[in-house]
Amino acid sequence: MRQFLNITRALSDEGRVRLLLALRGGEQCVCRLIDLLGLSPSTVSKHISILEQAELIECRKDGRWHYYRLPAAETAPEPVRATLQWLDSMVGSSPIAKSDRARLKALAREAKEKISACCYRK
Amino acid sequence: MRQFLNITRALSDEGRVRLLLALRGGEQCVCRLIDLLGLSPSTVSKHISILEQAELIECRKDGRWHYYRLPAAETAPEPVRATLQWLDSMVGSSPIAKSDRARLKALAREAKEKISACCYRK
DNA sequence: ATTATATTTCGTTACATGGCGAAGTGAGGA
DNA sequence: TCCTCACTTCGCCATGTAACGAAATATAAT
Repeated sequence: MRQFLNITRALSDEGRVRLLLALRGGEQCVCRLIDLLGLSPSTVSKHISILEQAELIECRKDGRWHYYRLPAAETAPEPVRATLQWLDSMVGSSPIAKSDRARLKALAREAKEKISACCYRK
Repeated sequence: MRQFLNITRALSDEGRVRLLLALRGGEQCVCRLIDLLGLSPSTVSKHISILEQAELIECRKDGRWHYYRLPAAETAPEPVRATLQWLDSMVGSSPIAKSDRARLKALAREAKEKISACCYRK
């Protein structure tokens, strides 16, 4: 029950739901997620830590960059799998999910063009 | 998204989750649910209204008794169905779900014996 | 009619949560 | 070494939420 409530509380904020949906397309570094939500770094970091606490996302660190991703479907604990599946069925094709997906692509393009972009990787 | 957040917020309180689980066994009147959670009537009523707002439960009124139940699986909107299924898979067999089920049975027995019980129906 | 019972609504209090900016941490780069 | 950059943690404020008791509502019983 405790773990379940961790999950439902994690899912009860629009920003956090958008983060999860955004990560369906693959891992993203924090600065990209900050741009996506348009919130302050500290706020986004907090959201991320709540999702991590609920085991809905995992971190991979590479130098100063922290990449977050959904747990791999094969290795994720069953409750997490079920949750992400449910989430997708509920809001996976919602307008905001679609526009965020488009926005992420635009941000990735930008990053490739501008060397100065925060998330540019040589 | 709005509706989804109504649902996740409704599910982010242990008492409300216990109410939903309790109703799997069939409709219950409010006073029974009050006994089950051990909270004040006003508090339980608030919880119920939040679940109702999220369309996770329905009401049937009979005299002064208000009976609440899960929406029938056949007629419930698909998101609600999916949610209740997910809920059941996540915490349907948790210790508290089991003990609450037992407690409900005990309360029903009590009500049949004691004429004075709140939920006794002649 | 009056009283009793079941439930909801209202008002209040205490605590949780989301937001931000400032300061802290840790890994590169100059 | 010192600085910068990506990110996190901390401290604060505003708002939201859960709890209660008291008052309101509605229906039955007397």
